[in-house]
This record gives sequence, structure tokens and C-alpha cells, in this order.
Amino acid sequence: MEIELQNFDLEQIAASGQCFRMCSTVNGEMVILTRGKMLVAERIADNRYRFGCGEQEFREFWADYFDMNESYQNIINLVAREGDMFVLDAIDYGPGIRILRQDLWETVVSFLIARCKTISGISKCIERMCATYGRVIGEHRGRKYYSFPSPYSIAEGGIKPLLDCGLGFRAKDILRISEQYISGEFDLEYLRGAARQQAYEYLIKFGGIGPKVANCILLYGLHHIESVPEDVWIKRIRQTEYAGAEPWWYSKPYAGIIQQWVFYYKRMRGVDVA
DNA sequence: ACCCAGGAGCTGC
DNA sequence: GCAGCTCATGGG
Repeated sequence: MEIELQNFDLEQIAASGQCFRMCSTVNGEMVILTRGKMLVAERIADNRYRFGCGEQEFREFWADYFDMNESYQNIINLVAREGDMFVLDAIDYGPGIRILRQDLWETVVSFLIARCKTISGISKCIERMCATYGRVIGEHRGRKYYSFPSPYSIAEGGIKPLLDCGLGFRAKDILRISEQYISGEFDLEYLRGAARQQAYEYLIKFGGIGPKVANCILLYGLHHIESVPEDVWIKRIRQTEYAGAEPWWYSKPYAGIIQQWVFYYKRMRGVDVA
């Protein structure tokens, strides 16, 4: 199917550090993997895309994943009234960024891995995990694509295959939380039903989940778009653009989206992007 | 060889 | 509270 979408740019979303399974292929196509599904996408005009799925599947599944029910133009208009030049430049630089509604389990594991790693390093670890544990969910131009590992397959394999994926000190945290998921101690349904602050306090009790990882899970896995993950890039922005003070937009109900715009802007323009 | 990477946890003061 | 150290590993 083909469709015209506003404030939507797959390359910008893929490079914005929120997801690690949108793979660009050599000929301008992109393979998107989530929840056991694979989608091939291709830009055919400025705001026009061709997707390798039917209209019904797009409407019922992918539109939600891409957060198409939210008007990002409305948010941009709100920010434009009170925004500073840095934020406005950031929006101008990445107007096609959206906050994806990602799978919760995948988000938890992905951002446990993300600690002290580059975005390309995170993607490689996740790819190796999917090839190790996952099942084949599709094939495109001779390459096979795999589902994200379940907590059951991770727990069953033990620590060795995790270390073989290059996870290092992250392996034990991922194994432990897989076991806690199976026992019911780590309860995703509770998280889905909880308010933001409740969910935050629940999350940081688990090993390996601190303030930054918890806010990533809140923002990307639970779509609490007021959450702001404070990583090294956001801290740099705080220093260079706000003289070390808390940026005005931290308290906004859509602060997480502003965070995504400025993160992408700062990182893409920073010294050699890893 | 040295440094850092979308951090967390623990120690010491 | 918040600097300093360690935790594995990969890449520049």
C-alpha cells in the first residue's frame, strides 16, 4: 500500500536512538521489526511511503506503532509559542521524528543493554540476540530477520549465550529480569496499568534499571511522553544551551518528545556520530 | 595504548 | 549529596 503521512520520517526516527530494529538496506528500503512482525518500507516522495503490507494491517497495527493518532503538528505549534531557538532549530532539523509505541518487553531489555554503549553497538548486540534466540519472521533480499527473544528463551539458555552476544556486565541483569518476568515478580501488566510515578518507582527497584533506563522504558515502552531520559547528550545540552539549569520544557506534558528532537539534533551534529 | 559509549551500584567523605 | 571507582565489551 501507499500512504501520505505528515511529520513522519523513518530515517530520522531510526537515527533518533529510541529503537534499534529499523534497518536501512542498500537500496533505500527500510526493514522494520517489532512484535514478531516485519515491515518493508520505502519513501517514494517527500511525505509519501510505500509499505509492504495491506491497508487493513497498516490501519490496525502499524499506525499505532508509528503513533499516527497523535498530531505532532499541534505539539510543534505549542512549542513554537514559547520555545527557545535551540528547540526550534532542533524541530526544524528533525520534523519527522515521532515517539514509537514499542513493545514493552523489548524496550526493557533494549535499554538494559543500552547502558554505556553506542547506538550502533546496541543494535549489534540486539541483532545477535535475535539471531541467537528468535525465530525467523521474514526474509528480504536474501536476508533473514528474527523475532525479539522472549524472557522464556533467555532464561532457558542461561548466562553463556548472553555473554556470547557481547552483553558483558549487562548479561546478568537481563537473565535475572527474564527469570523475574517468568515468576511474576516483574509484572508488565502492572506497569501498563500504573500511573507514571508509580511505574517509575516500581521499575527502579529492579537490578540494572536506574533513573535513565526507567525513563526510557516509560517513554518508549509505556508512552508516558512527559518522561525525560537524562543521558550524556541531554546533560551536554543542559550545559551548553541552558547554563547547567533545568530546561524550561522538562515540566511540559510532552517533554519526552522535545527531548527526542533535541537529542537527535545534538547527536547528529556532534562530533563523529558513532 | 588510551578513551569513551543514550548507566547503575556501591563506597567513602 | 555527589565525586570516584568498577562492572565487560567494542570501536575510534
